[in-house]
Amino acid sequence: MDIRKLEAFCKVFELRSFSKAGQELFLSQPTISSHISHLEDELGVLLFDRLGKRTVPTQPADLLYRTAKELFQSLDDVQSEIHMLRDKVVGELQIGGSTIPANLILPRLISGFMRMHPGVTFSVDVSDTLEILKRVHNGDLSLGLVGSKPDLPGLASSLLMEDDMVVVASPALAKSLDGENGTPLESVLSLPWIMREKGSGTRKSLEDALDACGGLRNLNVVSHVGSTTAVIECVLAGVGVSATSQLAVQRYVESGDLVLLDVPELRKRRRFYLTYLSDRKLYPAMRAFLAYVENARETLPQQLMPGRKTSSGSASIRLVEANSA
Amino acid sequence: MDIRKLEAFCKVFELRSFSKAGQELFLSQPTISSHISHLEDELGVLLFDRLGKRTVPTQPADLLYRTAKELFQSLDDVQSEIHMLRDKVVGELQIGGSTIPANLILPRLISGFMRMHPGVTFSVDVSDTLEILKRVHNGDLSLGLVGSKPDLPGLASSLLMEDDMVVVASPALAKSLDGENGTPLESVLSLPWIMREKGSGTRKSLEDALDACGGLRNLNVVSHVGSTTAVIECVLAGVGVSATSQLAVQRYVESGDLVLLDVPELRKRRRFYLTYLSDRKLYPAMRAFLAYVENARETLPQQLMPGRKTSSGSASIRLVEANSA
DNA sequence: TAAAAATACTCCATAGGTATTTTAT
DNA sequence: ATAAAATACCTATGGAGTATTTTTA
Repeated sequence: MDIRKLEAFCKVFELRSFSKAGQELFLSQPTISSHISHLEDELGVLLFDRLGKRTVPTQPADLLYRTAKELFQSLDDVQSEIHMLRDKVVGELQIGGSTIPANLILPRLISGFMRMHPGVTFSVDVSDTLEILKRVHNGDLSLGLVGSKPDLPGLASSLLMEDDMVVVASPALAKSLDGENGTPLESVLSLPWIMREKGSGTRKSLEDALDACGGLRNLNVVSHVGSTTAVIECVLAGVGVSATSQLAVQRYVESGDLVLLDVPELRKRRRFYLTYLSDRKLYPAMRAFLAYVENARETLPQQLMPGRKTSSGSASIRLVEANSA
Repeated sequence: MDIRKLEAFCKVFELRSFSKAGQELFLSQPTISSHISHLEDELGVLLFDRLGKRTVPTQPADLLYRTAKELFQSLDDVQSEIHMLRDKVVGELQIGGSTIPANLILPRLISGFMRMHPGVTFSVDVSDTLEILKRVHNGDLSLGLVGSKPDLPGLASSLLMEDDMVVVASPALAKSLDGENGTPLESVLSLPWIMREKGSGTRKSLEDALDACGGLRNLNVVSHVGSTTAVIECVLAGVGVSATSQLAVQRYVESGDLVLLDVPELRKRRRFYLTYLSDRKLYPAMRAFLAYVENARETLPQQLMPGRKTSSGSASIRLVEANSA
C-alpha cells in the first residue's frame, strides 16, 4: 500500500481515466496502469471495471477512495501542525507529577500559562516519583514535577517550590487545646490522628519527624486513609488531626474551616523539583513553559501561600492565633 | 512521506532505538537512520534527540507518531473491509432514484432487504432521471430507479414496477359527484384542480392524457404545487382534486382519507425501471440486492397495492365505490 | 478508425545492504 | 571499551519511461 500508488488510484477514481490521471500527476499512462494493478493484486479485488473505453470504479474502490482521501488529509494536517509546533508556542505538553505537585502546583501554573498561550494544551499524569522520572528520562513526558531531586544521568532539575508539612485540625478540636504559646508536642500527639497509608510520602515525612524528636511513634491513630483529599475530609469532619502538605490545606485555613496547630517539632520542609532531559532540543511551547515556570517561582509563592509571607525565615510562626481568633 | 519510512519511524519511537527498530523490521540500522533523516528533512524538524547512546523522541515526533498509528490502523481496516466486501453480503449500496421510486418504492425494498442482510447499508439519492442515469453510467451510483427506459450504451435495465396515475379527491368532494357508474370526464374536469409545477413527470403524464382525449386543457386550476406530498396535503385539505401516482396515495385511499375518482380517460400507466451498468463486476451485496428486487417484483406488487389485485387487466375498476361505501 | 488500457522492454533512482567511522558512556 | 548512530559506498528492486499491441466503441 504505497502512498504514490494510492495517489494514482485516487486520481483515476476522480477522473475515471488512467491516461487523464497520468497527465494530472505528470506520470505516463502505463505507470498508472501498473500502480493500479499492483494495488489490485495486493488487495485481491478489482478496483476498476474496464468497460472498453470507459473506466468505472468498483464497490471496493469506493471504500478505498474514502479512506485514502482521509489519509491524505491527515498527512497534510500533521505536516502543518508540525510546522506550527516548530514556529509557534502551540501543541501539547506532557507533564507528569507526583501527588502534591500534580494536584496542587501544576493546576495554577497551567492556568496562568494558558492565559498567555491559549494554543498550548496539557496532558498531566499523576504517578509516583520513580515512575515519573523514568518517563521523563525516556521521553514519554517532557517535564516532571517531583518531590525529590532526581539523580538519573541526563536529567536536569531545578527547585520549583518549597512546602511545609503542617498539623491541621478542625476549629472545634483546636479550641480544646490551649492555643496560647505554641502547642505542646505531647498534647498534640495524644489527640486522635488520621494517618496516610504505608508508602505515602507524607507519612514518611511524618515518621521521620517523629523519629527526629525522640523516636516516639505511639500516636493515637483512629483512621488510615489513602489520599490527601480523604485526610482533609476526615479532619474537616472532626475525626481527628493530621499532618499534611500546607499547600493542600491552605484554602481551608484561609477560610477558617481548618486551623493549623503550631508544632515546631513536626513542621517539616519538603522541596519540589522540576526535571527534564537536558540536551534536548526545546520547541517553542516547552521553552515558553520553562520560562514561565522560572518566572513564576519568583512571583507565585506569594499567590500560593499568602499566609506565609514571612515564614521562610523561622519555622515557628503562630499561625494558630492568626486563624482561630 | 513514505509508508515504509513511517513504519520505521514508529518502531524507533516505540523502541527508542534505531538498531532495535531495524532488528524488529528486518532492516539494517543504517537503513533506519536514512529513513528517519529523510523524514526529518521532509518535515523540517528533528524527530529524535540523539542523546549519546539514548534516543528520545521530540515533540513533533509525538504528534507524527499518533497520526501514523491512526493511518496504519485505517489502512488495516480498509483492507479487511474490502475483503469482507468481496466475500460477504456487506457494504454500502449507492442507489439513486427519481421522486416516485426513491420515495415510494425504494424504502419498502430496502426495509425488506435489510432484514435479510443487516450488513448492507444504503445511500439513496433523489434526483431527476437524467442526472440519475448519468451517475449510474459513470459509476457514482451502483443502481438507478427511474421512470423511463434508459438508452445509454452500457446501461442494462429491467422493469421494476408499474404504477397508474389516478385522480384523487377528499371524501367530501367526492360525495358531491354522483359516484354511480364511473365519473364522467366533464364533471371531473370542472372541479377545482391542484396541479404540479412545470417540468414534473406527473404533470407531463396528465397533460399527455388530456391531449389524448381531445386536446382540452382548460382545467379549473386553483393551485400549483411543487411536490407529490404537497399535492396530497392539498387534496386532503379539500382544496381540490389532482392526478398523481397511485403508489403515493394508496395509504390514504385504504384509510379512507382520500378516494379515487374512476376516470378511465385520465388513468395513465407509468413504468419504473431498474438500471445498472451491464458488464460490471458484481460484488455480493449488489448481487444479493438485484436478486432480491427480481424476486420482489413478483411478490411486492400485492403488498404495495392490495387494492389492485386484479387491476393489471382492465383499467376501469370501480375503486370509488369500494372506498366511499 | 480512434481512443483507451495492457503489455513489453529499458533505465535509473532509491531502498536497502555491508563496512567503517564517529560519538558518548 | 563498548554500544549506538552516522557516514561512505555498493547493489538491485521496482518506479517510471518509451514503444507497441490489444480492445472496443
